[in-house]
Amino acid sequence: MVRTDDRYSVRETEAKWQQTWEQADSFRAGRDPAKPRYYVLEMFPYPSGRIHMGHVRNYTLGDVVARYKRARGFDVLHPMGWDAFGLPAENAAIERGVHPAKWTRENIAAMREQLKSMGLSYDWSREVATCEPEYYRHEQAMFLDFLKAGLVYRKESWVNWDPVENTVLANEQVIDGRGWRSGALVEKRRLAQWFLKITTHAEDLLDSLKTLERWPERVRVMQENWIGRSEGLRLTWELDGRSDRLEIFTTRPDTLFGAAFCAISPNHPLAAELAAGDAGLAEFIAECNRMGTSEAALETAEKKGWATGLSVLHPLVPGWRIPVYVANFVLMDYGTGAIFGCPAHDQRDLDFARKYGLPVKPVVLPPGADPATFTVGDVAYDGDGTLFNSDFLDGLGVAEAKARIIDRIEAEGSGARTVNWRLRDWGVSRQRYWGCPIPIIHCPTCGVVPVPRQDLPVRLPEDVTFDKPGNPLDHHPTWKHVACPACGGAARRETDTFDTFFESSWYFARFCSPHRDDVPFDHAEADRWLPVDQYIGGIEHAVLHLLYSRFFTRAMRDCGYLSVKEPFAGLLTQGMVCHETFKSTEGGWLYPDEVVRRDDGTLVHGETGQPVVAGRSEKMSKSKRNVVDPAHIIATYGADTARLFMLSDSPPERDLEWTEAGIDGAWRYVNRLWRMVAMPALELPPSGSPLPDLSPAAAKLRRLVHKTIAAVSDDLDRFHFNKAVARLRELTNALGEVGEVGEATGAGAAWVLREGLETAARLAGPMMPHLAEEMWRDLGHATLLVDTPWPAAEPALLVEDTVTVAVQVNGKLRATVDLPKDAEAALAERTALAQPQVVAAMAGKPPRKVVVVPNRIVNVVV
RNA sequence: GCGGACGUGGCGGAACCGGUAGACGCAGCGGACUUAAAAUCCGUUGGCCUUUGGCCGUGGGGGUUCGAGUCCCCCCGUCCGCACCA
Repeated sequence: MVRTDDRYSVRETEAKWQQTWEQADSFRAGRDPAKPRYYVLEMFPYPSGRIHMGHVRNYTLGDVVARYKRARGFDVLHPMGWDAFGLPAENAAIERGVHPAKWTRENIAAMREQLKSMGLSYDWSREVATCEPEYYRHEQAMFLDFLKAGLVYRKESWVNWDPVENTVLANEQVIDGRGWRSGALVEKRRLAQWFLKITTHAEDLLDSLKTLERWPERVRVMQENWIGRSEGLRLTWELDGRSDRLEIFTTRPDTLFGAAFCAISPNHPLAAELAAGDAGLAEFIAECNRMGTSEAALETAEKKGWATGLSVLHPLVPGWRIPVYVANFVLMDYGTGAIFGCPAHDQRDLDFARKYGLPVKPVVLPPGADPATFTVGDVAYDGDGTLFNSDFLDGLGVAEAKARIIDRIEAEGSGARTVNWRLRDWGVSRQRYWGCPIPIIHCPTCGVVPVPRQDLPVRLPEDVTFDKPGNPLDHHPTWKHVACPACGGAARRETDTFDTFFESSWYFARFCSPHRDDVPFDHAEADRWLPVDQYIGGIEHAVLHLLYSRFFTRAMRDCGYLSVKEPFAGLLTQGMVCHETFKSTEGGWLYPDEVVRRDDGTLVHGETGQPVVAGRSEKMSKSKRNVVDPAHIIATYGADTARLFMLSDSPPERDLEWTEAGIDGAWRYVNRLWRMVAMPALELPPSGSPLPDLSPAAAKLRRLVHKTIAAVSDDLDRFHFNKAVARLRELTNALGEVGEVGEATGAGAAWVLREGLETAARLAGPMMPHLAEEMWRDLGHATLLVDTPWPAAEPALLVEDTVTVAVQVNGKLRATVDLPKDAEAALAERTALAQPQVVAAMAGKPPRKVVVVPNRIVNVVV
């Protein structure tokens, strides 16, 4: 438990320094043109009302980087804002009758206070909230620019439609095919929606991933897969008995002679046409549409098809008819929405063929297989090999066969070599209220008309109600009725709003000049600060937010807003904060503070005494109740303790297990550090006094001080925060021994102790800023630690004159010997062979070989 | 299904290029202080054995090497992503 009479009064101390920094305006960016610039950014939060441990971790990591870089002499931009549009505000409006604007603004105010209590070094003068017209007006203007630049278009696409709520549902709101709130069966509907042409930049978005050297490899791989470049063939087949043709896309044109069927998507126009005269097919299509549309759902679902009765004619073999199916695993959005199937060399096609009794004809022979006997059973062969059963392709390898057949098809005019992308254009229309209005007017005579510049922003009306299902903008009495800017006739506004990824795709640029109201941001300022040197946030944004931001930056560059094309030069993706889960015997989740651990180790409910079952540790979430409120932790232990715990133990990219014991340990260390300065073991000489003669013990301690500076600096440079904490603890452990028997005493001990404590305060500064500032003042400094440069290690103190070298016999450790640094191999060998344990282990045998690695190891082989 | 990551003491994790496995912390155990407790401090803590010594040990099995947590091959397990949450 926490003692209240501790002399280190956290609350007062932390509040005091927060106030001091604020009054000194310590964290304002852009004041010193002589300094190199550094832009560190954490993903801005959705203002849910309270910060959670994930925020604490994210913002602690960012703050350590920001404070460290400041100390290292950078002019640091470290801003914070609010990703303030989004669904939860509308849910609150529906469930509790609070207006989204009021709810959001109150949440922002509450969260700002919570963040401030963490002592984060933000330049608060740059705060932005995306729900305010001062922010979103600029993205309306940019959208119109994108439209002019040909980066925007409108087309129909499928949505999840809840027929009871009259609203479009997000995928996560569809549970087992039903609306999450209404429980109604979700329908697929086509709506005209706005799209941004992210695909025009697909090639560059893919190729430039290589330049993002300070991004985690796995994020780059995820984006690479997402963009999904594949080379193949578009091929048109003649439909038997019809005048039209079927166009398919394939990445395996080499297997064309093994084709067994063609399959089209349930959403293919041909399928719709056929369904009109085929009730069974119509029902099959409806069934497919009820199934989830995610790739994972499609890939794992049972492969099903519907024979249309149509056939296509094989493009290279006259008279070969191939049946056409509608199949549930063919995506309309990928390629042409139609494929040909070669069962022998594709598992999915094989499953399908087996189910419908289609022929399985191998055309690629695995190396070493016998063409006379090779057959395909339950497993398709998708490896390389030699073509056979394939006419003019026989004998070729897969790659040559692909090239050869594409050449032939192109020569015949029935198809062409194509690069296909998995990446689809970004649909930005949302049929929701709490978002940025799309600045478009629909006129019955002029069609789609952009809102004129001088009429921006199109403000989101706040006088709306949520008593009816559907989008409030749609049933607002006046808002959508406007005169057409072109002809003056009666027209109506677009009532869709932007996807909230729109706001987060450029906020990092807005932070460079957040108060310009004529432009989204100052071009020169953006070029000066961008790209963000270090971006920090959750791995869950690995694809969408980060890819959209990369695209948006290119689009902004296309339109002359800035000069860079990559928004984030460095990326750190932090792991989740997890906690043990608890369930009552009835199966309900319990909050951690409802659970009491008895002396015998059993868990019981604090009030009822009922036994409690401990579950596995999982990501903190309200639904599992395994949450710990940061506000409570900060009020009890202080921000520095919470921050220290976030940094200790686990490396940032891994999951962090929140434990009571862990926070206690951090709290003990905070107090220990404080006590070392408040009640020093020796009387300290004044700061800056000349270096006295040092006893050997004092000199050794001083070397540790400087080694710690070097190690912590290196750790912070590489984001090894847990190791930095460990090094700091090692230093303070050693400093704590000063004055004890056998430790640094006598000549110079007090001087080294002062140097050590000042170093500890300075190294702790980025991690535990309030405590460090307090220590700095207690050590007699009138200036602020935040204005003090990072300590420099003296190179001469980093090298030891002796090293401990391990001695192995046949690879097993038998002894260690101390040798002068860089000792001759002969000396090392001689010393090693003289060790009694080594002699014993050699058992009288002569050494066959001696491996000497200078300063590291001697291995004697007998 | 496809793609990716990870696996080291009771626990979180260290170990840079292949060179003393377990830094630092948590928990445990023993002790000091105290009437007692809290707090603090000191010592100890991978396992096993025939204990001044030795053997085993980094998910499992094989390999390369004087030497493997680290490199290679196969296997097992866990987690994450796969297009309207943010």
